[in-house]
Parts: sequence; C-alpha cells; structure tokens
Amino acid sequence: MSNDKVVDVLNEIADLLDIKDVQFKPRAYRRAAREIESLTQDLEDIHNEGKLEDIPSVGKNISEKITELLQTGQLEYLNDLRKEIPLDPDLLKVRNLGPKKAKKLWETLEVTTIDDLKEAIDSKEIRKLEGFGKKSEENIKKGLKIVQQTINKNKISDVLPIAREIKSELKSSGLFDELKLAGSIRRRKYLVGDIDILGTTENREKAMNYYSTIHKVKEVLSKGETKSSVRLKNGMRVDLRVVDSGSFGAATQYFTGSQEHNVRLRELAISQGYKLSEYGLFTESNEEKVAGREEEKIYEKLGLSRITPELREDRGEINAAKTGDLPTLVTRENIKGDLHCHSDRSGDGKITLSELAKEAQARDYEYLAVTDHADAPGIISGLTDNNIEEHLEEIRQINEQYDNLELLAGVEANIQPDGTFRLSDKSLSKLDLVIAGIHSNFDMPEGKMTTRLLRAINNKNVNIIAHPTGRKIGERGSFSVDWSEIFTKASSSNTVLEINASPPRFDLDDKLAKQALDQGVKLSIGTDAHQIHHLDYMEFGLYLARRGWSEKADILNTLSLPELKSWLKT
DNA sequence: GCCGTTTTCGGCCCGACTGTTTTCAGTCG
Repeated sequence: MSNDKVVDVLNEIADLLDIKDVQFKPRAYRRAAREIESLTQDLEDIHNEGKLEDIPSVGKNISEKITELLQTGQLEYLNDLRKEIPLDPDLLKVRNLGPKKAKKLWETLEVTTIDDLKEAIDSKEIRKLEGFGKKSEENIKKGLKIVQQTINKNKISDVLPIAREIKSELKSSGLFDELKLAGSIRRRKYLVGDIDILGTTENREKAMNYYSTIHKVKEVLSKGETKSSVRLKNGMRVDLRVVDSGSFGAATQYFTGSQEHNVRLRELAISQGYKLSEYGLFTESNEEKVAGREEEKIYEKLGLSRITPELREDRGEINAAKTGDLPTLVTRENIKGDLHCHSDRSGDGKITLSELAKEAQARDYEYLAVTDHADAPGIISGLTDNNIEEHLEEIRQINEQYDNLELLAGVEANIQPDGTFRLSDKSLSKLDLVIAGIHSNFDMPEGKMTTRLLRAINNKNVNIIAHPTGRKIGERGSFSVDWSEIFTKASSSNTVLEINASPPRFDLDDKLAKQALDQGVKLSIGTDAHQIHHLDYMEFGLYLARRGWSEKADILNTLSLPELKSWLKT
C-alpha cells in the first residue's frame, strides 16, 4: 500500500469524525496525514524498521492503524465508521459543503452520494432546510460542478507512472511484440480517465490471461481475444487491446484520438479518396490498404507532417501540418532551470538551500530560482523587508560552492486586493527575480480582479505572475478575469505568465497557454516545489506547455543563465 | 489522538467572510 493511500484513509477518517462532531481527533488524523504526505521514504520500509511512531504526529493508535492497513489492506475502524456514516467521500470535497451541512443533508434529505446531492439541488429542497437558504444552495451547486468535472478522472502525474509500470510488466512477460500507451494519456492531457494500452502478440489467449493476473489488478471487468478491461486496486480502469501487427499503427492513431482530431482526419482522408479506420488507410475505389503498420505513414499519405500526440485536439494542428507550420515544441533538453521553488524559509517548504542546489545540479539545470513566500496574513514565516538581506546572503554563500549552477534569489510575493505588495519596491528591486501571485480574496468581481492583476503586471519589479487563474483542480474554479486584457498587458510590459507545474494547479492550462501565446505573451514553467520530489513536476509542466503549442523561444526558462540574467535586467 | 510538560493530564490557531438570523454557526484559508 502506497503512502498516498494511507494519507487518503487518514483524511477520510478525519472527515467522518468531523461529521460525528468528535472534537480534536480529526485534527490529529489530518496532522498525521500531512506528515506522511511529506515523507520521502516508503511507509512499508519505516514500518519494517519499527519506526512508525518516529513520524511526527503519529502515536500509538495511528501507528497501529497504519500497520493494519499495510498488513491487510483494510482498516476495521474505518469500515465501522463508514457503516455508521454512509457518506460518499466525494461529498465532502464539494466546496461550501462542510461536515455540519453534509450531516444535515444526510439526516433530513438522505443525501449520501454526489448524485443524491444533485437531485436535492435540482428539486430545490435544500433552501428550505433550517440554516440553509437560496444562497447556500447556489454555493453548494457551484462546488458540486467543480467536483463533477473531475469525478472518475485522474491527474496525469498520478496515472502516467502507473501506466508505465503496467506497460513494462506486460513487456517483461515476453508475450507481447509491441506495446503502446494510447488515449488521452498519450496526448498527455492533464486529466485522464481510463488507461488505454495497445499491443500485438503471437498468442492472444496467453497474453490476455497474463494481463488479467498482473499484480495491480483487483478485478477483471471483461476478457476477450481482442479487448480486456481490468480495474486496478486503486480504482483506475485499464483497457488492453490486442491488434494485428499490420494494423498496429492505424489502431494507435485511432485509439490515441482525440475524437475531434480523428473526425477531421477522416474527413481529410475522404476528400483525398481514402477511407481511414482503426485497421488502416484504404483506397476508396478498391479498398487497397496503403498504410496501417506505422502510424506516421498514415499522416504522410494524407500529405501531413508528423503531428505529435499532444497536439491532436483539433485546435488547428491538421491545417498546420498541411502547410508545414506545426510548432517545433519545447523539449526537456531545452529547459535550463526551474523558476519557482521554495526553500525551508517558506513556512510550508521542506527543502534546504543546499538541497535545492544539489537537486538542481542533478537535473542538469544552470539555475534555480528560490522564490520563497513573502510574509502575509495566513502565511507563517516568510520574506519581509527585514530579512531580505539575510535571504540574499544565504543564497550567495551556496552559490560560492558551485561553478556551473546559480541559485537566483527570488520571492513569491502576494498580490493584495488592491494590486500592491507588502514588500517595499526597494526590497523587490534587490531580488534577482520576483514572482507575484494571488493567495487571498479569490472571489472578487471580474472588473476588480482584472484591475488587481493589471496593477501587479504594471509593477516594474514583477517578472512573473504565478498560477494566473488560481484554479485548483476539483477544488475551486478560476478567478473571474478578462484574460484578453491581461494577455495584452503582459505582452506589452514583458511580464511572463507562469505555467505552474504542480498537479493541484496545472495553471495556466494548455488552452489558456495557447491563447496567451497567440497574444504574444511569454511563459515560464515552474514546479512550485515545496518538497524535493516536487522538482520532478517539470515533466508535467512541459506537457502543458507543449499541448499549448509552446516552442523553445516562448518559454523563459529555456534561456541560458547569461541570457536570463540580461533578460531580467531589461 | 498527539504532544509536552504542568511528567500522566490539559490543550489543541484563529480571523474573515458569508449567509442566516437578530447574535451566531459554518466554512475557508
């Protein structure tokens, strides 16, 4: 059992205890969950060493529960709680619906699932309850909408590692000749549903049998000669399709999608006297197969240059492929540094400056910006006008130890409701790099929010706007902002907008990133790392950038250190 | 349920905001 799974269990217990109106225990479970979330070591290993209770906030009781989970995959205490309070864990993810209100809805309207909640809202029953009203009902409806968008979807950062593992497990069986991940996962969409895998084999029966027994499988949903579906222990669904080797390319093309892209491609095929299916590209006249073995050949035959899967969304890629105007997408090799990282000077940061430097070097970076939080209400410790010099000095000292790496002294400053900052302009100007982001007062009306952001963009010390839309996946929506106006201003003032690569955010997303680029805005990719393993989120930020049609020149952190420094000066 | 003393039991963050109600409960950050 993974650490994440244990974290989920502990948080669910906290939620259920909250509903029971138990005092203080929920907080204890949440604290323990948060500590485990930030561990870099496997709980299994810690358990084997008998050191569970060494984890802060984990005592005798929680350590026993973790042990039971690790050994049996189950927890009786949680099962009992669930029997007592049969509420779908998704319900409490709905914004504006906390434990008290959820309990009330359950007791009066028998709302226990997301579907029940939708029904209760549609029937306008909620507003009649004591303590609720029309506004509460509307707010819960808004929260429900955000949760519904992500239900049965998983983040690419969670799915891709698992998909890769399954693929390699299948490969190592020796039963498959070829294997490929397809579907939205191959297109690197930030939210994906099922995992799609395509394969070819000499022995379909044996291959499919093997597939249904791989170690992550919990149940087999269907099993046939050409398609088998399983559900994994973590709830994800994986479809494996076995196709003839001669159709492997066509099947890959078809099952990679997107559907909209495929529709366009088929239209194009028809207009050229072909018929395209998952079995191949055929001439319409005598049904002769002209491509199918290799995916690239299909595009080639249709007069198109190769379209990388990330672009297959029907956002103009087919026309661009016709005229040879496809972008040359930014790659990992182009990335020279990370522009948004937190050290342990940020209250919630866990990485020391020397670790940041070491990790940056391990990733072949030329630079890494240490952008600790500025002091603000609700943010414990942080950069202030008083400790800026100390911040600069500490970073200077680390830099003396490296020849081919430089830590940039930065800050993630809070854009206050009026668009100004708590840190003085004098302090901001001392830093190498200033990132500005909104961390409070999210619900301002569009006009005011746009003015707020414009004012921050106008500040000549501000280099980058962090996570511009404020959206948190499955949690809260984007700010109300006139994006066109923001993009125009950012472009003219040479202010960079960030692609925040942290999975809860993924912000800007691919669509807005493309829109920004179209309006001449430059982007940066930052991991917003608070822990060492967060630095690896760069991969997912890159996917967003690539899906947004970003080329090397569009991304600030493709600049070499000297180039970046001179850019920052101007 | 955990932690740290006050060393074995008491304390656990708290203010802003919203919507409801009429003085406050619930939720969020």
